[in-house]
Amino acid sequence: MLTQSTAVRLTDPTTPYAVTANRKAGAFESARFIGVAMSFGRNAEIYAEGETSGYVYKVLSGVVRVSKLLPDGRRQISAFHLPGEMFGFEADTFHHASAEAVVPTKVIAFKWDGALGSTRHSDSVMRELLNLAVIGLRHGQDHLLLLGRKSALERLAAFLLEMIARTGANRAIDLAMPRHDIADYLGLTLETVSRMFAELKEMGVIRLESARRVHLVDLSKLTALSA
Amino acid sequence: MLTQSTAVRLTDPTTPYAVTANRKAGAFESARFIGVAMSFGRNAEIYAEGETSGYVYKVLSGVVRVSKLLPDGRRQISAFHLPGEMFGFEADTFHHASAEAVVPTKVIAFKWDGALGSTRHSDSVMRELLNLAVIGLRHGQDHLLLLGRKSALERLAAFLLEMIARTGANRAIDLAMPRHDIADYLGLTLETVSRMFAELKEMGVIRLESARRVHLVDLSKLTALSA
DNA sequence: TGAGCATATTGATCTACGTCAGAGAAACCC
DNA sequence: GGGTTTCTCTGACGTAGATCAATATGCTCA
Repeated sequence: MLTQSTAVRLTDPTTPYAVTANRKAGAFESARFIGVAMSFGRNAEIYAEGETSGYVYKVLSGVVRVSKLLPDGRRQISAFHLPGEMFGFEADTFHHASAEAVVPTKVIAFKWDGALGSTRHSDSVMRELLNLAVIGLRHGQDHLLLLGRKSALERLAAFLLEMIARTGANRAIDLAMPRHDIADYLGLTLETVSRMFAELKEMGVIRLESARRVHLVDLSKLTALSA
Repeated sequence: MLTQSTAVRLTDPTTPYAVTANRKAGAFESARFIGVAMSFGRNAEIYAEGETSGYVYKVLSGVVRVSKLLPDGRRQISAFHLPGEMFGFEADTFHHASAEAVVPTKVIAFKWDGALGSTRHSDSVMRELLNLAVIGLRHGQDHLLLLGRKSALERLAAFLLEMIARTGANRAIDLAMPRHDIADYLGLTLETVSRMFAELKEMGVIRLESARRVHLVDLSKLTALSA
């Protein structure tokens, strides 16, 4: 069950923020596409399912989880977003998933009302958004394969590999999220996730400095286990 | 296991095809975005994972399945595409999934080399592609929730509802795909799919005129079962 | 009309993962 | 800095769906 604790929006998108730092792509430098900085505390809600949309977001620091809930509380996290990544694209006027800060997080919100909305954007912004959306599609397909067809051990191995790949680290990862979030990302329970960590440890593939700090001892074995 | 039988490309994209009929959206009328008609037999491969990409496709008739394989043959179908829908978007130069015709199928192939590629497109084409990509993202998130968190019965109920919604039919569906494909879409085995059909039948929610022809007798009960 | 193959159903059994329960181990906090 | 809360681990047991196996149904092409 979810304890959607302290869902406080710390900053409202009122202060215009000249976008200059912490970004990878160039298209958002466009004067027409100015963002607004916002900060969120741990577990704070960035937007909720069903809420009116109108922005896309870029992570400056922290980690964001995007998830969907079933009426009885079952949750599926579709993605974790790390600094530099964008999220919050919607085709129509409201959000079909919710987004929360996993840890204290800063984002920039860019005004955007969908591809078919009234807001006009430069060609380069459109191209970049399209590119990001298509990359998101690919990630989705990969994750569908994981959820539909992989074993618990394969899922955790794939998760750890995804995390080192995306953080750019090469041997050690600091997981921002608790076991529960990992479980809801991998379609498992937190108990199974914990057991799979134990199993990888026993096999000598990883070493746990603490629950959150993981050393990947044998990357090639981990890769073999991930599929 | 998959028997990728008779994967013959029936028509190569050589004959220019003036795009005029069978389409929903308007942006592709642009003179700059001319497509090429292609036909594929049952189970014929449209493109394979790893193959060089360079086109996006629109279904004219038939049904297309997009899937990914694990080295040992486990398969996950990420989507079925019906007439009017587009598929084949890639961010880079090669396909990350494969696409096959479920039944004899006609598509139009449009030259496209990704958002960041060299081919230039009109603003309206870009907007439409972006819109379609974002709709694809949403479908992906919904399907992740299904695969990660729903029971077998809930998955089949959701599948049948998705099919009537998308075909536009209101009570009866003609399923183009065999149980095996449904299973690989829903992350189940064909036996489980068959058992869930039997269960829905027993519950009086559906009636099977034949294995492929399904009457949805009680839509509201089916909806309640789907989550 | 019937042989042959692909597809679908149904049954018996097995197992990976979930559920339930309890006991550490950190992190938080007046 | 001790108590509370949150997170993590581990064990015992249960179950949904997989696997294995056999039969049934239907489609294709002579």
